[in-house]
Amino acid sequence: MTIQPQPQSIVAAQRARAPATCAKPGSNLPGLTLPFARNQEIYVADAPVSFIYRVVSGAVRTVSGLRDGRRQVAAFYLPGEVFGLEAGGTHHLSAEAVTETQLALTSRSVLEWTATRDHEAVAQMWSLATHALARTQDHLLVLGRMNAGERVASFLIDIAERSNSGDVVNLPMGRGDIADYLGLTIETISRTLHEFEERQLIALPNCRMVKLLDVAKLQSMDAERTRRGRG
Amino acid sequence: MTIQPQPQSIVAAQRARAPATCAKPGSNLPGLTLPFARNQEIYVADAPVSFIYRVVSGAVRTVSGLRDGRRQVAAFYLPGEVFGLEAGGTHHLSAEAVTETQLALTSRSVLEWTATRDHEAVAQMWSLATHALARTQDHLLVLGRMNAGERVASFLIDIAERSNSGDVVNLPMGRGDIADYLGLTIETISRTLHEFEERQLIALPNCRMVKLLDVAKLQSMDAERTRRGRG
DNA sequence: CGATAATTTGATTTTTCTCAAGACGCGTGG
DNA sequence: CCACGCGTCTTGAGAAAAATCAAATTATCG
Repeated sequence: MTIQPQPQSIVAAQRARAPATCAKPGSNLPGLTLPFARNQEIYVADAPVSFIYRVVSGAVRTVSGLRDGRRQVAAFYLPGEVFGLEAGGTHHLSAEAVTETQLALTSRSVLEWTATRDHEAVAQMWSLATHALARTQDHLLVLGRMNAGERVASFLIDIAERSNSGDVVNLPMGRGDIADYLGLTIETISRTLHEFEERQLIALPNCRMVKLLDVAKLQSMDAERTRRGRG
Repeated sequence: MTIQPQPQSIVAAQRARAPATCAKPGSNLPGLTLPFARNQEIYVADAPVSFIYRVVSGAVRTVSGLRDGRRQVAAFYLPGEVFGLEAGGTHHLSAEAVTETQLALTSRSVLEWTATRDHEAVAQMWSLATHALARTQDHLLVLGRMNAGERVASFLIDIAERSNSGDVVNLPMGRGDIADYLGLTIETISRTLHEFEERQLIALPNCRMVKLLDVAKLQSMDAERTRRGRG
């Protein structure tokens, strides 16, 4: 849907600077960090999996799309969160930096070596993978069965919880990314936020900052989830 | 969305009949199979993970939902496919038999015991988990960005490929399940199938049987995927 | 063979998208 | 410091897609 400027790939350079040996075995969160510019590609779909990544600062989106330009953002990753694990031998999605971003890299080979001897590390990786799946499954319910208001409410609550900055959320991503994450258009995102503002559910000091005024009401739109198949 | 009759839970009975010891270690596809009736619950969300399951015959759906009755089918599982692995300690979704179904069970404890000594088994489980994630991510694109025709086309092609019965697909699930899988209503499913029939893309001998007449055209609606973030 | 559930079909309404302007913000350079 | 330009966001009006409501038809099962 949203077309953005083409970022130059520096994956090759990244690899050159981050050989497998520089991540310390036994430490699953190595010290090496790399900077990425806004909209810069971190990896492309179908590329072999070479690293897993932890967001140090900034934000990352994983993306798939159709050839006609329609885009789907599968997930956002905020500081402290790990991504890139959600693949077999090759990446299934692309990953891009949403803003200026610092990423901590761990090479896959080190990780695999660790996994052969450290059951704790295996359990951690398994946990990461299953959480990623659970999150994606929740996202299905949002995209398949929620209306615009419910989608935006669930998004705001999710981001607020994960950025643990209280009720004030600083959105790293623009309206286009939110739209492509929620399966809506930028206009609908804008209108829905404006409607929430009028209903005193949120305040919008500026377009990248949201203050949640009535979390309970926002949650009641979203969180009426049930795990049962039939209500 | 679709409300169906409440099935009685026989999870307790199932457990009693399938103690951890009856699955053979070293064999990841044990001989024990259990029958499930149409719409019968296999496991509930938030229940501890006790088994993984392979579909011997029939079909299974995994489901989440909202309290007001809206339902989202996350996935269907056809004969030969494995499910129930996509969880940490507890299930995130419910699983239900779509039709009369035979399931082969492997107890989780046996699986974990195997995993501590058999790296091949670990790799297999990892592969299952990452494929489940990749499938779910593809589903996001369907629900977030495709129109009704594209959704139905992608569904038909997917089921046809997985049931490898040539161009003739026998749908184990009703319109309601398809609707809840594709984020549409039963009426839209029905109308879209009828439109496909008129356009000679499919034949509908009866409502549970679809013959794909123009797979290429169906695929061109669906498969124009690109893994790149921007077209 | 009849009752009940599932599917199809039609008419109408609602939601969201699309298209089109306009406003705002932000960085750059004069 | 302010004007300019560009990208992003907002706002509005109309169009399109799918949902909803309602009824008829067909399948399924005892």
